Amino acid sequence: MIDLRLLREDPDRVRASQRARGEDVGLVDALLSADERRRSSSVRFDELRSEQKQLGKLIPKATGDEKAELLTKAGELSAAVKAADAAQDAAAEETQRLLRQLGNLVHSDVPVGGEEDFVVLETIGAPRDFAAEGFEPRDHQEIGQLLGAIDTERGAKVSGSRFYYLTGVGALLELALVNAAIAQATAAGFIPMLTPALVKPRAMEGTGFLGQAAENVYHLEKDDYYLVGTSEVALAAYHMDEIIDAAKLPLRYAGFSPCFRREAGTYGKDTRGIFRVHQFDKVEMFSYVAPEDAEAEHQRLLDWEKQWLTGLGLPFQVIDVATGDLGASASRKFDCEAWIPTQGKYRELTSASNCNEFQARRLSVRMRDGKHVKPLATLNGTLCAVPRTIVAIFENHQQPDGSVTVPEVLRPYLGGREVLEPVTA
RNA sequence: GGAGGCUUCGCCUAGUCUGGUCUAUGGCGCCGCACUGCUAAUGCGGUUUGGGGUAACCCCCCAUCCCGGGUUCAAAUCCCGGAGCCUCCGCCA
Repeated sequence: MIDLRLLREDPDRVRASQRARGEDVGLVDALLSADERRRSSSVRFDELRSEQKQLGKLIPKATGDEKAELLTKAGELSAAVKAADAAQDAAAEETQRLLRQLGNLVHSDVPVGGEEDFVVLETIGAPRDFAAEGFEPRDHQEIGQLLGAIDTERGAKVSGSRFYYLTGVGALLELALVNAAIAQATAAGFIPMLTPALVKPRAMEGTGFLGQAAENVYHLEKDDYYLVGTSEVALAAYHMDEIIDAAKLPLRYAGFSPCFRREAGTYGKDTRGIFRVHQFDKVEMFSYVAPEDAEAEHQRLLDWEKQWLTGLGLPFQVIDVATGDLGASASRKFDCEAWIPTQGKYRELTSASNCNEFQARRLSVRMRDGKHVKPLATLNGTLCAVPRTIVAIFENHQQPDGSVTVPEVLRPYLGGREVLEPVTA
């Protein structure tokens, strides 16, 4: 959530941010009035409670009529205190409820608009010219079948649409990707983490996924658990309710976990292959930094993503995601989109978000900076979302015979294999 | 799944039986000051977090003894519910 103080001092800035996101501006006014009610009811409670405490000191010393009188008075006061307490609680709860509905403040450089209004910041590498090479590229689904790497048919039989099996070299390729990604992250100073895939409501809510994104989250009703859509959730909540010494920052984690997404409202979209699936594995980078270091860290996360994609030999572009497509937590988001030859366009492979103090406030993660305790900033960035990376590798590194050249960085993790060959059916 | 124990201001800990003087004890750690011509040692002071008052510091008020209810004029303390941790038993990869 955002800083209440900032809301009080500069409500127009918050309104502008809401407008840019295409969200309800009325929320800001409701919030201001709830906050005022919270403040005044809290002042009243404090006064009454103070009076009650004074009285409580006199009672044990008093005797006889004097005591009876004091007890009567205390009884009346007690009722008033209870009422004031209830009013205070109600106002505080209302303020919290409204505050949690508010998205993060949008960074001023973010392009305003919807999904299509992103700005391309950079293009790295160039798409292969398959025509010049004299063959028509196969899509990843077809290559996956030729290599015996992907089985979507049986995935659907067993679990339904958007499920798949990675088989043979497909399975090995995932393990290679994960190992290579973890190795890169570890070399960069990230602490490797295997994280829970089921989390409690507070973790999911605090990370900001139960707002507009809620329809894409799986929920286990019987136990009130949520399935994470990314290990970001578990990594953000890892330090929930803690105060971290400034000297320990930046704190960087590389999480690996399965990710579950309902993909509601995407019927008919990316239905072929494994580009958009309900379950996949992902290596995610997550940073806790001082707020003033957040923008620099955002750039660093992006650089590590670029290093990763470059190492895999994939042509890609970096975009500055527009306001309407940010998600509640991010103030700014950079996506790396890899070129997918058979689609003739760039598609999202990684995403780096600067949430500054938004998640930290909701999860109560703070830093101790000298005498002061304040919220810190959290950032997250994909290193390797496995299925999409496999899609990009298959399509970009395919040969006329359906074989796939293994990027050099992955070879050590694939027993030195340089090419994935079609299996004879 | 069954039985028992535990949870106090960074860590450890006193206090809970017998409600008010708990504005929570002591140790460790940490910070500051003093002192010995260095380090060490010693002494003194400080050290939970959140909200509010203040332009701000000092300071003051309120809340906070795992969480939520209840009893009471008054709850760390009594009662009920919940969570987490530990031990033992059962089951199990």
